[in-house]
Amino acid sequence: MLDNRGGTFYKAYTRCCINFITLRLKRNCMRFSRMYLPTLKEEPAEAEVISHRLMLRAGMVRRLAAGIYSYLPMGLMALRNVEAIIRQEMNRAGAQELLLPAVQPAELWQESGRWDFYGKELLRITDRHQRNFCFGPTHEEVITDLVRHEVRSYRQLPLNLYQIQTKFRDEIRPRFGLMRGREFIMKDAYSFDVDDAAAGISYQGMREAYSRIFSLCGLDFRAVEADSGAIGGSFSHEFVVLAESGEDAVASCQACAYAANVEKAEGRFAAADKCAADAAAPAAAAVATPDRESVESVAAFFKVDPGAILKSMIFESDRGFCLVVVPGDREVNEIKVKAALGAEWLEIPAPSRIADELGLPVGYLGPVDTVLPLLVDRQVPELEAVVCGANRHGFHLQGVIWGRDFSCNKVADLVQVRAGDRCPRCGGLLQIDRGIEVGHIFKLGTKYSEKLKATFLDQEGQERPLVMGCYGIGVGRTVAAAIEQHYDENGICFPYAIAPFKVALLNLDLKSAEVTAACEALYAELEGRGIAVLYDDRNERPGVKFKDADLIGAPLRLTLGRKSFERGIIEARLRDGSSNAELPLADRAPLWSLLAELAADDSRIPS
RNA sequence: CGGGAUGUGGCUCAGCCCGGUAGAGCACUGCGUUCGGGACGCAGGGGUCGGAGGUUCAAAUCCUCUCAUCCCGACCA
Repeated sequence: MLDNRGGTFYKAYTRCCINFITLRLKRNCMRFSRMYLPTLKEEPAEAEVISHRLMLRAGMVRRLAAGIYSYLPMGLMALRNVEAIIRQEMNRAGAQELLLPAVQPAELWQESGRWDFYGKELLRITDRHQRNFCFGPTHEEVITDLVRHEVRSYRQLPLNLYQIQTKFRDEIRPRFGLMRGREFIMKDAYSFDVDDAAAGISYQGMREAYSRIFSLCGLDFRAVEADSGAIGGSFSHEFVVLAESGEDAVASCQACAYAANVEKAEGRFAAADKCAADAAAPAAAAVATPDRESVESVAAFFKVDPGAILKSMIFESDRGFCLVVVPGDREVNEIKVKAALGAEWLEIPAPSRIADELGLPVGYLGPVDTVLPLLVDRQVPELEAVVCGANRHGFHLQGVIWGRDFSCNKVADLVQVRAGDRCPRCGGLLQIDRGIEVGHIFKLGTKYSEKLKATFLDQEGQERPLVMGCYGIGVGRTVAAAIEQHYDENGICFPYAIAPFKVALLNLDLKSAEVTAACEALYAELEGRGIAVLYDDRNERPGVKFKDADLIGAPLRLTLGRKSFERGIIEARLRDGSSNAELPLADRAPLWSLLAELAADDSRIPS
């Protein structure tokens, strides 16, 4: 039979293969009547952010447990589209795809030191032999382990490996649907280089690839400087999609290119011409201020600006207790405090603990004659004759002067920037926007390669640790972010590139053989051109079809009913409402050029 | 983990205060009418009221415990 190349078996087999391939090509075309696409007319009660609501209503996802979601066909299609863009751009940038295990042995995490450090977010699992494993929240350990066994020489570098895979982080509070799930799909890439300079080139390459990826996804985003958090490392950028519902806040300069997460952002601080403490100034005096525990109420009491009050807060870290002092009109930035202390963890102890263990009254804390180590914001020494708590219940000190009444050699930038602060680069005005972090790139350095002994021999035969970088993209979050940025009161308005269906074809008159035949013909042609189309052939009233078409957000809606058929036209309406044209039924050319325009318009990459 | 709330047909919710027959709308099935922006009529199917315990002649309703989910704060793609 194997030799029967020209025979009937072979022909049948060939036809079978061709059918299979054709079916594969058509996988993104569907009849609505056959598709598992459970749309919801009513608002699901559990969802509060737009993307979550719309993804539930549009039949893209369903919740299985807190922070754990099933992707239905529509949702998966959107996800695959984002993945395709990611793959294309990662491969273009020279990265290679692989797939690492989701479940990882505890030993590796103990070796890197993160088994204890990562905390409760690490979902730990025990197998039948009582061996410890975890469900991977990230893959630095695994990739480093893989590479250390294979990479021996500088000749094998640079190397950039990535995967698209399910992660699990046991978030304290999962919320917002796919925006902060516990189980989520992430593209993570890891680069390995010979030295810091080469690692910088890898980092830059990823930065460019990320910009292309998010541009291709049709997103309005910013690449901003960021804190590197638990992953560690020296340098990092976040890619933030601007959206009202975002959990992150980004400070950006209105005059130059500076942009940073507010956790990281610095305001320029002009060291004013500070006059030395005036010895003649009256001594600080204690004033009874009963029930004045907030900065606002104290400011009102003394009839001064909140900026002339010192806000004093006790923090506890692995370095012990510490009193942090900032101007009263400022918020403390805990990330900066943590960095200034060089602490591993940081928290605000409960007022009861402060009272019991330190004997101090919250609401009346101050830096004068305190027993606690001080940490002072750099703006504090510039203030004169300020008010602060007297460390005595019901009393504040007035006329307190830096350098005379208290001082401290630990002075640092500790406050959160706010709109109107000055840019640290150019002095321009900073503005604050909310956004969703969809990508994050880190320069890791040798943190993991040293711990896991991933080394190579350089040109001089010296053994050196690999210099690493790591680069993540939340794939599901990117889909959600795209929806947050592209919707209206009727539903999703997908950017063309990630739209599960590019075209929604509505047959408004199933009973008419001619209309149906025209729709079927058009459907087949769109299919033949590889355009993802959802053909609404359901026996439903027109209103239902319009509502569903709007909800699922196909960029182009083609409508054919009896009236339009008799006039020889198809109605072509863009989902974003920007155009509503009548195309001739007899001539397809205008339709093809419209579709080509849509596709091209959306794939622009800003230089 | 702290603070707040909610669990009642598939979905959205009423009923709970003041204990006594489990309800509405949507969805689903059948028939008929309708048919360019989520139609209408008639007839149906579907619920151990999150779970356990208690009080009571009697519990969706009151009490205790428990589980789950959601919202506000500390983590992160």
